[in-house]
Amino acid sequence: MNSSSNHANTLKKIIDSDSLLLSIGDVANAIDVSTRQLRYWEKKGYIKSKISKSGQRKYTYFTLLQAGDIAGYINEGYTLASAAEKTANNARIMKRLRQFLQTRFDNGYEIEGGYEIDLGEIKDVDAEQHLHIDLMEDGESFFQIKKKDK
DNA sequence: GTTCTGACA
DNA sequence: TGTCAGAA
Repeated sequence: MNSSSNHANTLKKIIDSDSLLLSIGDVANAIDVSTRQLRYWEKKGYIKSKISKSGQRKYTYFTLLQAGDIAGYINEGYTLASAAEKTANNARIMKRLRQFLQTRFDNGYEIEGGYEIDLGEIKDVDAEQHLHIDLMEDGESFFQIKKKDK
């Protein structure tokens, strides 16, 4: 494995939330809900968990975010059922966005003052012309259309 | 010490 | 939902 692909793998891991497993206590503490609620939400099918060898629940960072999302809606006055429904819809978008990030981050490289990612071909446009996004250190970001070769 | 399931004020 | 029990 060369240093380039290793770099890409590191970036993937950073945005891969499935590699971090948290205990029910960690999640409850982080989003300020009871372990009782977490187990109940899971029984209702609103969140998921993996069961360890010792029979204990393990949550991904993604699930922590989902549970926090549900808790947030509940605090805004929504019922558990509607809060879970809203969260499920948000999750579909986030899953898709994460999938996008994981695949596109392969084509990233450093540039002066930031990082640039080749987002690939643009539908109905010359295949040589790729869309790029530049993420600058100062927080700015912008798109560019230019030849695929860096 | 933490988590699990089931049950009950 | 909180909390307690009894076990892992």
